[in-house]
Amino acid sequence: MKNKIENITDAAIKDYCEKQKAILPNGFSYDLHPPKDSQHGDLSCNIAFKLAKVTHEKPALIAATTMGLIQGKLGKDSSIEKMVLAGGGFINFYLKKEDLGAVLLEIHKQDKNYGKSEFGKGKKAILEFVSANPTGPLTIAHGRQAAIGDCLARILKFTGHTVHSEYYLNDAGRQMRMLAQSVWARYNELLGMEMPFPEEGYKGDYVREIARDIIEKEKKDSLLKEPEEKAVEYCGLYAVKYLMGSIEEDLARMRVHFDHYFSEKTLYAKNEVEHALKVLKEKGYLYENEGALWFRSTDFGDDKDRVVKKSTGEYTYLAPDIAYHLSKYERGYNMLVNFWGPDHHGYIPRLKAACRALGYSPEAIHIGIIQLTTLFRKGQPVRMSTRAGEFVTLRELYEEVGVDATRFFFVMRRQESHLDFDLDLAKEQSQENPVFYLQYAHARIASLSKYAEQGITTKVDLKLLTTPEEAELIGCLSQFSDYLIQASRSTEPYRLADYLRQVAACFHKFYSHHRVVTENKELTKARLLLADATRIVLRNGLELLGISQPESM
RNA sequence: GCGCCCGUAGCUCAAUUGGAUAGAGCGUCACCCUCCGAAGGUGAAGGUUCCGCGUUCGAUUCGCGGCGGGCGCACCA
Repeated sequence: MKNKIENITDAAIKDYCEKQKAILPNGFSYDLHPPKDSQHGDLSCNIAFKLAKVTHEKPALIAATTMGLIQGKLGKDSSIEKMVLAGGGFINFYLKKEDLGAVLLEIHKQDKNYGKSEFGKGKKAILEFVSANPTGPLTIAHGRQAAIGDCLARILKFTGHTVHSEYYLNDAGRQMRMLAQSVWARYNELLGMEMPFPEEGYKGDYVREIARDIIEKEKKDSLLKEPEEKAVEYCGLYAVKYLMGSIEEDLARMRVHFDHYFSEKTLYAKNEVEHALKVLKEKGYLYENEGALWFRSTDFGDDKDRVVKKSTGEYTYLAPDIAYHLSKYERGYNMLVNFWGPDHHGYIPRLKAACRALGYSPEAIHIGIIQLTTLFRKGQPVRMSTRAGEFVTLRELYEEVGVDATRFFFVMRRQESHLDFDLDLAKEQSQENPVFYLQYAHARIASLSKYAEQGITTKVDLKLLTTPEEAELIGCLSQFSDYLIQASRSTEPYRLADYLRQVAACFHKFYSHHRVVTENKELTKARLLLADATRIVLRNGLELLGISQPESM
């Protein structure tokens, strides 16, 4: 329905410009969507304001002219009931009821595919998120990144992108050595050997557990007989395997999917770091100064140039990162999405610079910072200390409040704003808990269908759905795809979460005002179709958020 | 000192990326099941959108200058 009207308004703009001998600037666009206030019709259009910038005519005058042009293009059986000029230049379309309701037939027909679009056609997206160093269990901060990244991956697929999600595994470098030495020290300690614990070592209980695991399941005390270098290396490999096992288990239980775990080590093994620097050098972005090798990131808006190879001959962290992003480029991905924690935000300009130097256009690079989460219990912030009985890990969180609530709470706010996570609320099975509010709506409809004791049919008289509550709900359902496109374009899944609350609210409102199953058989059929369409949108939306859709609760 | 993010109802957050009278939930107060799930719904109250200037038909949104809060500023990872 919207598309049809869009075609007509597009054509009207063309005619108008021809008349005025005006040329539209590149990137000209306008809005055509349901207005906030339903008093203003079913679809509202602001072309007059936009064209005013081009031709410098008064918006109201342009609106009058284009309305005339649109009128001329409408067929006899047009779905537009009337057009109204309002607010000094808005053109508001009022559609015929039965055409407005036609979206219900569409929803029923497309079912699991309803909401899909071609928006991302031609885009090959690679998402990088979580990417926690395997030096400890996943934290709540990682959990939020995981939930947001995974939801976005699902949404991008649904809106027509090719999507590949990747976990960048930092399994090389100093932190890994530190982990290995920490485990080695605990191993010795457990066997009663004297050994000082490394100064910056990892002190968490899990390190001792890993050491104990080695003793009990693998090596007993045999590592003591090997050269220390070998023994430490063994501890490191064992620790990574152990911790990655735990991390992968968390992600699986959180329903977070990764297509690939990309190992930093392989970059060195395949000489890809050298290769990446060579590529940059050939493009003329590298130079030497004071014995170090520098990347001229200031060419791409960074504050200062960055060292990629220290005067000692070692690489900085940036070097393998450049190699990793070159690999993304060479694998043909034309849309980059990286989610990082707030401690990395200073790193954005230099990585963006690197990506642009490698050939990415600025619009193709999306680097998002996911802000931290504070847990609240009984209104008080939960301190993230390691003391017993208090939260530290992601696992403790989802085991307490459940995966559905965890995922929903993590994505429901704009990701760059700090999140307050109310544990008591997340567990509450009531209206106040937003995830239950959504699931309740879904369950309510499922229960309703059972009660009605009749199947859903599309042979209904859509003209019967005339009340404001019905119109509002229909309008809401018709915007599913629009919101998904917005979420994709902005790489912000919270928009979907917000939209679904609107859907649920519209449905509850409709439901409490009107009986669905009545003596009037035709009306019952029409309302059942409306309810079922709502169920489909809720189901598809919850699925995209990775949240279950219960038939009963 | 420089850079980035944030500042909207008492609290937690929206506002279709510059659109019409800034909206929800919680909390407060007053209501609605003889009836499909009350795990819902209706109404009231609550605002100088941190302040100022600017850009224009129009600014919560964009620009500049302040104020307040958070974070980052390595030949660390």
